[in-house]
Amino acid sequence: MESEFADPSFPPFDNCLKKIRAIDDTMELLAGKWKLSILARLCYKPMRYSEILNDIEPLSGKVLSRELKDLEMNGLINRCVGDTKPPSVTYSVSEYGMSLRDLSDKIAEWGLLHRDRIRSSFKK
Amino acid sequence: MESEFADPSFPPFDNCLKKIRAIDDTMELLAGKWKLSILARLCYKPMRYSEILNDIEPLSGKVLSRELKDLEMNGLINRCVGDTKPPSVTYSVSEYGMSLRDLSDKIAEWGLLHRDRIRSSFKK
DNA sequence: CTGTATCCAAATAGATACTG
DNA sequence: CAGTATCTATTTGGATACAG
Repeated sequence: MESEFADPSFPPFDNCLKKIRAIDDTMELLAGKWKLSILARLCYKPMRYSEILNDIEPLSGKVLSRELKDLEMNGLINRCVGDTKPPSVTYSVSEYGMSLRDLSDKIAEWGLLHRDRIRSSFKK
Repeated sequence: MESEFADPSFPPFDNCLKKIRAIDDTMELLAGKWKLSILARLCYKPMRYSEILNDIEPLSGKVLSRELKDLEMNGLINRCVGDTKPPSVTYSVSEYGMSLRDLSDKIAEWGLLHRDRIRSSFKK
Protein backbone atom coordinates (compact mmCIF):
# COMPACT_ATOMS: atom_id res chain seq x y z
CA MET A 1 0.00 0.00 0.00
CA GLU A 2 3.08 2.20 0.15
CA SER A 3 2.97 4.59 -2.72
CA GLU A 4 6.18 5.31 -4.49
CA PHE A 5 7.25 8.84 -4.96
CA ALA A 6 9.74 10.10 -7.46
CA ASP A 7 11.79 12.23 -5.13
CA PRO A 8 13.29 10.05 -2.40
CA SER A 9 14.03 13.06 -0.23
CA PHE A 10 10.32 13.31 0.46
CA PRO A 11 8.40 10.59 2.29
CA PRO A 12 5.39 9.00 0.60
CA PHE A 13 2.60 11.53 0.51
CA ASP A 14 -0.23 9.13 1.18
CA ASN A 15 1.15 8.33 4.58
CA CYS A 16 0.90 11.96 5.47
CA LEU A 17 -2.74 12.68 4.81
CA LYS A 18 -3.62 11.60 8.30
CA LYS A 19 -1.12 14.07 9.69
CA ILE A 20 -2.48 16.85 7.59
CA ARG A 21 -6.04 16.18 8.68
CA ALA A 22 -4.84 16.12 12.28
CA ILE A 23 -3.11 19.46 11.80
CA ASP A 24 -6.24 20.97 10.32
CA ASP A 25 -8.25 19.71 13.28
CA THR A 26 -5.82 21.09 15.81
CA MET A 27 -5.60 24.44 14.09
CA GLU A 28 -9.36 24.68 13.99
CA LEU A 29 -9.52 24.06 17.70
CA LEU A 30 -6.92 26.72 18.34
CA ALA A 31 -8.23 29.09 15.70
CA GLY A 32 -8.16 32.68 16.74
CA LYS A 33 -5.11 34.76 17.15
CA TRP A 34 -5.12 34.66 20.94
CA LYS A 35 -6.17 31.18 22.05
CA LEU A 36 -2.73 29.68 22.22
CA SER A 37 -1.30 32.79 23.77
CA ILE A 38 -3.90 32.72 26.52
CA LEU A 39 -3.51 28.99 27.00
CA ALA A 40 0.26 29.31 27.27
CA ARG A 41 -0.04 31.96 29.94
CA LEU A 42 -2.42 29.79 31.92
CA CYS A 43 -0.08 26.82 31.64
CA TYR A 44 2.41 28.76 33.68
CA LYS A 45 0.02 30.39 36.12
CA PRO A 46 -3.71 30.64 36.77
CA MET A 47 -4.88 34.16 35.99
CA ARG A 48 -7.85 36.38 36.48
CA TYR A 49 -9.85 38.00 33.75
CA SER A 50 -8.44 41.48 34.25
CA GLU A 51 -4.94 40.13 34.63
CA ILE A 52 -5.05 38.49 31.22
CA LEU A 53 -6.62 41.58 29.74
CA ASN A 54 -3.83 43.80 31.01
CA ASP A 55 -1.16 41.33 30.05
CA ILE A 56 -2.14 40.95 26.41
CA GLU A 57 -1.87 44.51 25.29
CA PRO A 58 -3.98 44.84 22.16
CA LEU A 59 -6.86 42.67 23.29
CA SER A 60 -10.33 43.99 23.97
CA GLY A 61 -12.62 42.70 26.66
CA LYS A 62 -15.15 41.46 24.19
CA VAL A 63 -12.64 39.34 22.35
CA LEU A 64 -11.14 37.97 25.55
CA SER A 65 -14.58 36.98 26.76
CA ARG A 66 -15.25 35.08 23.60
CA GLU A 67 -11.90 33.34 23.52
CA LEU A 68 -12.21 32.28 27.13
CA LYS A 69 -15.70 31.00 26.51
CA ASP A 70 -14.52 28.99 23.52
CA LEU A 71 -11.63 27.53 25.46
CA GLU A 72 -13.91 26.63 28.34
CA MET A 73 -16.53 25.10 26.07
CA ASN A 74 -13.87 22.94 24.52
CA GLY A 75 -12.71 21.82 27.93
CA LEU A 76 -9.24 23.31 27.66
CA ILE A 77 -9.56 25.64 30.63
CA ASN A 78 -11.46 25.81 33.90
CA ARG A 79 -13.33 28.81 35.19
CA CYS A 80 -13.38 29.16 38.94
CA VAL A 81 -15.56 31.75 40.63
CA GLY A 82 -14.36 32.96 44.01
CA ASP A 83 -16.95 33.58 46.70
CA THR A 84 -15.98 37.21 47.19
CA LYS A 85 -17.57 40.56 46.59
CA PRO A 86 -16.78 41.93 44.11
CA PRO A 87 -16.48 38.53 42.43
CA SER A 88 -13.10 37.18 41.45
CA VAL A 89 -12.87 34.74 38.61
CA THR A 90 -9.76 32.69 38.03
CA TYR A 91 -8.96 30.78 34.89
CA SER A 92 -6.63 27.82 34.79
CA VAL A 93 -5.80 25.10 32.32
CA SER A 94 -7.56 21.80 32.59
CA GLU A 95 -5.73 18.52 32.35
CA TYR A 96 -6.72 18.37 28.71
CA GLY A 97 -5.40 21.88 28.14
CA MET A 98 -2.20 21.02 29.93
CA SER A 99 -1.58 18.35 27.34
CA LEU A 100 -0.90 21.21 24.94
CA ARG A 101 1.95 22.45 27.05
CA ASP A 102 4.62 20.42 25.30
CA LEU A 103 3.36 21.76 22.05
CA SER A 104 3.37 25.30 23.29
CA ASP A 105 6.92 24.79 24.52
CA LYS A 106 7.93 23.56 21.09
CA ILE A 107 6.37 26.57 19.44
CA ALA A 108 8.15 28.85 21.86
CA GLU A 109 11.40 27.05 21.20
CA TRP A 110 11.07 27.54 17.47
CA GLY A 111 10.11 31.16 17.97
CA LEU A 112 13.15 31.82 20.11
CA LEU A 113 15.47 30.07 17.70
CA HIS A 114 14.25 32.09 14.75
CA ARG A 115 13.43 35.25 16.62
CA ASP A 116 15.49 37.65 14.53
CA ARG A 117 14.26 36.31 11.26
CA ILE A 118 10.64 36.33 12.38
CA ARG A 119 10.81 39.88 13.61
CA SER A 120 12.50 41.10 10.46
CA SER A 121 9.57 39.64 8.50
CA PHE A 122 7.21 41.90 10.37
CA LYS A 123 9.09 45.06 9.57
CA LYS A 124 8.67 44.67 5.83
CA MET B 1 16.54 37.04 40.03
CA GLU B 2 14.32 33.98 40.32
CA SER B 3 10.94 35.06 41.47
CA GLU B 4 9.15 32.84 43.91
CA PHE B 5 5.67 31.74 43.18
CA ALA B 6 3.12 30.61 45.69
CA ASP B 7 1.94 27.51 43.89
CA PRO B 8 4.86 25.09 43.46
CA SER B 9 3.01 23.12 40.82
CA PHE B 10 3.58 26.01 38.43
CA PRO B 11 7.02 27.20 37.39
CA PRO B 12 8.00 30.80 38.06
CA PHE B 13 6.01 33.01 35.75
CA ASP B 14 8.77 35.48 35.00
CA ASN B 15 10.83 32.79 33.37
CA CYS B 16 8.02 32.23 30.95
CA LEU B 17 7.52 35.67 29.52
CA LYS B 18 10.14 35.01 26.92
CA LYS B 19 8.30 31.86 25.88
CA ILE B 20 5.04 33.70 25.63
CA ARG B 21 6.51 36.42 23.47
CA ALA B 22 8.06 33.74 21.28
CA ILE B 23 4.72 32.00 20.93
CA ASP B 24 3.05 35.26 19.96
CA ASP B 25 5.73 35.86 17.34
CA THR B 26 5.41 32.40 15.89
CA MET B 27 1.65 32.55 15.80
CA GLU B 28 1.77 35.90 14.08
CA LEU B 29 4.03 34.44 11.41
CA LEU B 30 1.69 31.51 10.95
CA ALA B 31 -1.47 33.57 11.33
CA GLY B 32 -4.21 32.56 9.00
CA LYS B 33 -6.09 29.36 9.20
CA TRP B 34 -4.31 27.74 6.27
CA LYS B 35 -0.63 28.63 6.45
CA LEU B 36 0.43 25.70 8.53
CA SER B 37 -1.78 23.35 6.61
CA ILE B 38 -0.21 24.45 3.32
CA LEU B 39 3.26 24.33 4.78
CA ALA B 40 2.72 20.84 6.13
CA ARG B 41 1.59 19.58 2.74
CA LEU B 42 4.64 21.08 1.10
CA CYS B 43 6.92 19.49 3.68
CA TYR B 44 5.85 16.12 2.34
CA LYS B 45 5.76 16.98 -1.33
CA PRO B 46 6.20 19.98 -3.61
CA MET B 47 2.86 20.92 -5.10
CA ARG B 48 1.40 23.09 -7.80
CA TYR B 49 -1.09 25.87 -7.27
CA SER B 50 -4.09 23.96 -8.56
CA GLU B 51 -3.05 20.85 -6.70
CA ILE B 52 -3.12 22.66 -3.38
CA LEU B 53 -6.39 24.33 -4.28
CA ASN B 54 -8.06 21.01 -5.03
CA ASP B 55 -6.56 19.39 -1.96
CA ILE B 56 -7.78 21.91 0.58
CA GLU B 57 -11.47 21.73 0.00
CA PRO B 58 -12.94 24.94 1.34
CA LEU B 59 -10.20 27.27 0.16
CA SER B 60 -10.75 29.88 -2.51
CA GLY B 61 -8.17 30.87 -5.08
CA LYS B 62 -7.93 34.37 -3.76
CA VAL B 63 -7.10 33.23 -0.26
CA LEU B 64 -4.60 30.65 -1.47
CA SER B 65 -2.85 33.28 -3.55
CA ARG B 66 -2.48 35.52 -0.56
CA GLU B 67 -1.33 32.80 1.77
CA LEU B 68 1.28 31.60 -0.71
CA LYS B 69 2.48 35.13 -1.23
CA ASP B 70 2.83 35.66 2.50
CA LEU B 71 4.67 32.40 2.97
CA GLU B 72 7.00 33.25 0.12
CA MET B 73 7.63 36.78 1.37
CA ASN B 74 8.58 35.36 4.73
CA GLY B 75 11.00 32.95 3.12
CA LEU B 76 9.17 29.82 4.22
CA ILE B 77 8.47 28.50 0.74
CA ASN B 78 9.98 28.71 -2.72
CA ARG B 79 8.09 29.44 -5.89
CA CYS B 80 9.49 27.78 -8.98
CA VAL B 81 8.19 28.66 -12.43
CA GLY B 82 8.54 25.95 -15.07
CA ASP B 83 9.44 26.99 -18.59
CA THR B 84 6.36 25.43 -20.14
CA LYS B 85 3.28 26.66 -21.85
CA PRO B 86 0.86 26.92 -20.17
CA PRO B 87 3.09 27.82 -17.25
CA SER B 88 3.52 25.39 -14.37
CA VAL B 89 4.36 26.80 -10.99
CA THR B 90 5.59 24.56 -8.23
CA TYR B 91 5.77 25.46 -4.58
CA SER B 92 8.12 23.79 -2.13
CA VAL B 93 9.33 24.47 1.37
CA SER B 94 12.58 26.32 1.86
CA GLU B 95 15.16 25.17 4.34
CA TYR B 96 13.76 27.71 6.76
CA GLY B 97 10.26 26.38 6.21
CA MET B 98 11.49 22.84 6.69
CA SER B 99 12.61 23.80 10.17
CA LEU B 100 8.92 23.92 11.04
CA ARG B 101 8.46 20.31 10.16
CA ASP B 102 9.17 18.95 13.62
CA LEU B 103 6.65 21.38 14.96
CA SER B 104 4.07 20.40 12.41
CA ASP B 105 4.67 16.75 13.30
CA LYS B 106 4.08 17.56 16.95
CA ILE B 107 0.86 19.33 16.15
CA ALA B 108 -0.27 16.39 14.05
CA GLU B 109 0.65 14.01 16.85
CA TRP B 110 -1.42 15.95 19.35
CA GLY B 111 -4.30 16.14 16.90
CA LEU B 112 -4.24 12.40 16.32
CA LEU B 113 -4.06 11.64 20.02
CA HIS B 114 -7.06 13.81 20.82
CA ARG B 115 -8.92 13.31 17.59
CA ASP B 116 -12.21 12.16 19.04
CA ARG B 117 -12.36 14.88 21.61
CA ILE B 118 -11.47 17.58 19.09
CA ARG B 119 -14.07 16.45 16.63
CA SER B 120 -16.77 16.21 19.25
CA SER B 121 -16.05 19.85 20.09
CA PHE B 122 -16.95 20.86 16.57
CA LYS B 123 -20.30 19.15 16.62
CA LYS B 124 -21.62 21.25 19.48
C1' DC C 1 -14.43 42.97 39.22
C1' DT C 2 -16.32 40.37 35.44
C1' DG C 3 -18.53 40.43 32.15
C1' DT C 4 -22.64 41.48 28.26
C1' DA C 5 -25.01 44.47 24.76
C1' DT C 6 -24.95 47.63 21.24
C1' DC C 7 -23.36 50.11 17.51
C1' DC C 8 -20.22 50.90 14.07
C1' DA C 9 -15.67 50.30 11.47
C1' DA C 10 -12.48 47.28 9.38
C1' DA C 11 -10.77 43.04 7.77
C1' DT C 12 -11.69 38.74 5.55
C1' DA C 13 -14.02 35.33 2.58
C1' DG C 14 -16.56 33.66 -1.59
C1' DA C 15 -18.12 33.93 -6.37
C1' DT C 16 -17.46 35.24 -10.71
C1' DA C 17 -15.28 36.98 -14.52
C1' DC C 18 -11.17 38.00 -16.71
C1' DT C 19 -5.82 38.23 -18.20
C1' DG C 20 -1.16 36.44 -19.77
C1' DC D 1 -2.49 26.86 -15.72
C1' DA D 2 -1.84 30.46 -12.48
C1' DG D 3 -3.31 33.90 -10.93
C1' DT D 4 -5.78 39.09 -10.41
C1' DA D 5 -9.86 42.27 -10.09
C1' DT D 6 -14.12 43.33 -8.54
C1' DC D 7 -18.13 43.10 -5.98
C1' DT D 8 -20.63 41.56 -2.18
C1' DA D 9 -21.57 38.89 2.09
C1' DT D 10 -19.95 37.58 6.37
C1' DT D 11 -16.98 37.81 10.21
C1' DT D 12 -14.35 40.12 13.31
C1' DG D 13 -12.76 44.05 16.04
C1' DG D 14 -12.89 48.34 18.97
C1' DA D 15 -15.39 51.68 21.91
C1' DT D 16 -18.63 52.69 24.96
C1' DA D 17 -22.14 51.98 28.18
C1' DC D 18 -24.10 49.26 31.38
C1' DA D 19 -25.50 45.14 34.64
C1' DG D 20 -24.74 41.68 38.45
